Amino acid sequence: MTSTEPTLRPTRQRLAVAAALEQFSDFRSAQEVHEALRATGDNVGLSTVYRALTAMADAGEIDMLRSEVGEAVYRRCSGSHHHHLVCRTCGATVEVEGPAVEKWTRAVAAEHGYTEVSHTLEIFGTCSNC
Amino acid sequence: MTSTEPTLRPTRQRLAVAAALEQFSDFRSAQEVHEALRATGDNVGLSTVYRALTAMADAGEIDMLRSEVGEAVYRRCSGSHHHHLVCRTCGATVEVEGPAVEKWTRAVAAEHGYTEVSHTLEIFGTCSNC
DNA sequence: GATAACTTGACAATGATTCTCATTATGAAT
DNA sequence: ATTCATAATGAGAATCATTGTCAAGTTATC
Repeated sequence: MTSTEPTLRPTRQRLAVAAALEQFSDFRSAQEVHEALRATGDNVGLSTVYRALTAMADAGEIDMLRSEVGEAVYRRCSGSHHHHLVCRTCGATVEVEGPAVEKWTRAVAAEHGYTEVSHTLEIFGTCSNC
Repeated sequence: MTSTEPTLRPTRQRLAVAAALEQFSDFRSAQEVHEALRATGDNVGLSTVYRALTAMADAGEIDMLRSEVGEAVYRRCSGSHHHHLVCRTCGATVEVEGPAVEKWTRAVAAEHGYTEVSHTLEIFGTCSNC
């Protein structure tokens, strides 16, 4: 089957959302991105920000994770698969890779007969500045 | 400082919530637990179910994690620290332990100067029955 | 059994996220 | 360039999980 997904168009709004994320180094919620855009005069509807972010996350262009309170937060992505070490206080984020962990999750899943495996792994802590 | 938390009382409602969780082997949301209680005639207010679940989770008596869509789901707990391998389709859950992972997260955090470390790690997949 | 503190529950209030749908913009093909 | 089919937008309504409110009910203690 060829892709059933509609083609994404690089509209002013989507470019603005992408540009906004470039300015941040830590995770931001859709609401925060929307607010940041309004502040710079780039008016983009809230619904559109939500749509742009989820689309970009689905396409693997940005990272998405859930904060400890369950809100979806996004961040520009470095490309390869990795996890995050996030400061609980100031939000400072460090990208970390763990080949061993990847291997382990795959092994554990296989051992129990699970397929199509995905996983979430986030580390929260207090950074040295806080 | 001694505990500032008020003492928890084993009320009918809290016992009912605990008993309900005992009957399930997989993760359930507060709404689902509430519905299950209503079905058996145990009438417990929705707010109370929420309060009981969060209190039990805070006390470490049950596990809480966020489903892929961000809802809080709970499950009776086996005691020691562990993670979960959850079937995306039927919810079947396997508890898994990974000393290596625990060690790794601690090491990574320390390496970057992060303290008071906690982490979330959940594995999602499709079990052999689905 | 009087009392102070903890609980409960019905319902309102939040707040993030999604949906609706009329209008507009985009890309490809004339 | 003009047309056309389709994707995208935005304002606001609609969802839905979760939390807050507060008066009335319980519980442990003295």
